Amino acid sequence: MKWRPKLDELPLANLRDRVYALMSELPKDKVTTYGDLAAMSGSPRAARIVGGIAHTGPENLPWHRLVNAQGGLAVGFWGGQDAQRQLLEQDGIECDEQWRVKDFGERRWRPEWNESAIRLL
DNA sequence: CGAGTGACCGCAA
DNA sequence: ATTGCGGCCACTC
Repeated sequence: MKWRPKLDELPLANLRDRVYALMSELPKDKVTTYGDLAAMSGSPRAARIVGGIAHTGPENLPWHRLVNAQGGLAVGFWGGQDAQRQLLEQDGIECDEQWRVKDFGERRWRPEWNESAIRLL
C-alpha cells in the first residue's frame, strides 16, 4: 500500500474552509507547507489541492508564507519568486539564494505547536 | 454530471 | 546528492 487511505473517521468539513482557517491562525513569523496544511486538514495527500485552493481563494490570506516541503518558494505566480521573497521579508522572514526560507526547520509551523489550530479540527 | 486541472509530495533510478 | 515520474483529492469549467 503505497498510499494510505484517507481518514474518513475525521469530521471532514470543506477542506477549503479548513485551509483558510488554518492560514488565518498562522503566526506571521512562521511559515508552513502545503503538505502540512493538507495533513492538518485531515487529507495528508491533498497537498496539491491546498495549492489550488489558495490560488482561487481570498487575497487577504498570507499565501506567501506557504512553501513546499523543502522550504522553497513556489514558482510561476504573483510575478515570480522575487515578489514572494519581498513579501516574506516584510514579515521578517528571510530567504537564501536558493529561494528557500532561512531556518526553515525553526520557522515551520506544526499543528501540535498551536492549540487553536487543533481546536479547528 | 463528467472530465480536466493544480502554487505538490514521496519514492525510485 | 540530484532528477524524473506517478499519484492523491477537492475544486472549477
